[in-house]
Amino acid sequence: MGKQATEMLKGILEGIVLAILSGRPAYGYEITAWLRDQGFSDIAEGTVYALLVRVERRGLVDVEKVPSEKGPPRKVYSLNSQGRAYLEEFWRTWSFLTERLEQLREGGE
Amino acid sequence: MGKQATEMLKGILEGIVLAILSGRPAYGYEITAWLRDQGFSDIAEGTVYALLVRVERRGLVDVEKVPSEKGPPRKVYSLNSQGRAYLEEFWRTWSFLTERLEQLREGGE
DNA sequence: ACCAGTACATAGCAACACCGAATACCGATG
DNA sequence: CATCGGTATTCGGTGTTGCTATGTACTGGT
Repeated sequence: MGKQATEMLKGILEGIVLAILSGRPAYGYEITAWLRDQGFSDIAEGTVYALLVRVERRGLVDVEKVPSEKGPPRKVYSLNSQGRAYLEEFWRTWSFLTERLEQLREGGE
Repeated sequence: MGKQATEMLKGILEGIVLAILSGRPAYGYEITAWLRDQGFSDIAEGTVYALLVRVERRGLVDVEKVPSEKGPPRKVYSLNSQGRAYLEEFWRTWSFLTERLEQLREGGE
């Protein structure tokens, strides 16, 4: 992805991670790997962890520490009801943006 | 729009403004008014001006000072070739994001 | 003993949108 | 003529975010 992506990801990456968690609980390392797999090639490791700390502090997710056979214990995050409400709000804003941009793209060129 | 919008706009607002300028030259006050009209209700006045200064400094736009009958002179911005290339890159990143998020939205709920 | 893979944390940095205030120019109203 | 509202731009300070770089810790294989 281009260099612009860094700024464009702000706020959106959070929505992406919450959307992932809305499907199933997951832990940081797993999420990072999934993102890279989906083409978010240069998402930094630390970025996801910092994001998870933030959403936890805001009470959008519940956390459970689960031992792993292959390394240190995992912190498994799951979306709670407050997080679900927040995610819906995210989708509303996202829809608004896609509509405006779609219009601009059609009219623009 | 919700409070999340502030963060989600980062990087995207720039694309929006450049997309506007790709259609026709415009000046700050005009762009701000247009944005409010389109539902970006709480875009701060200063935000657009600061953005325009940035894109000018990066050489994405050309500027012309035009006298106004109703106030101080306007700074009319128009997208140059470098800005056009940058805008295309923006659309590519945007497309990538919309695809990923569309998938997530379908799968998620 | 060493190294790679798994898993998490964090301090410092740059960029961006927001807030608030200031400046400047004009026409109309009192 | 003084003032107010609409037009138009600028700027310093703030908070949030993602990136970089580094450090820690646990496991299994060589």
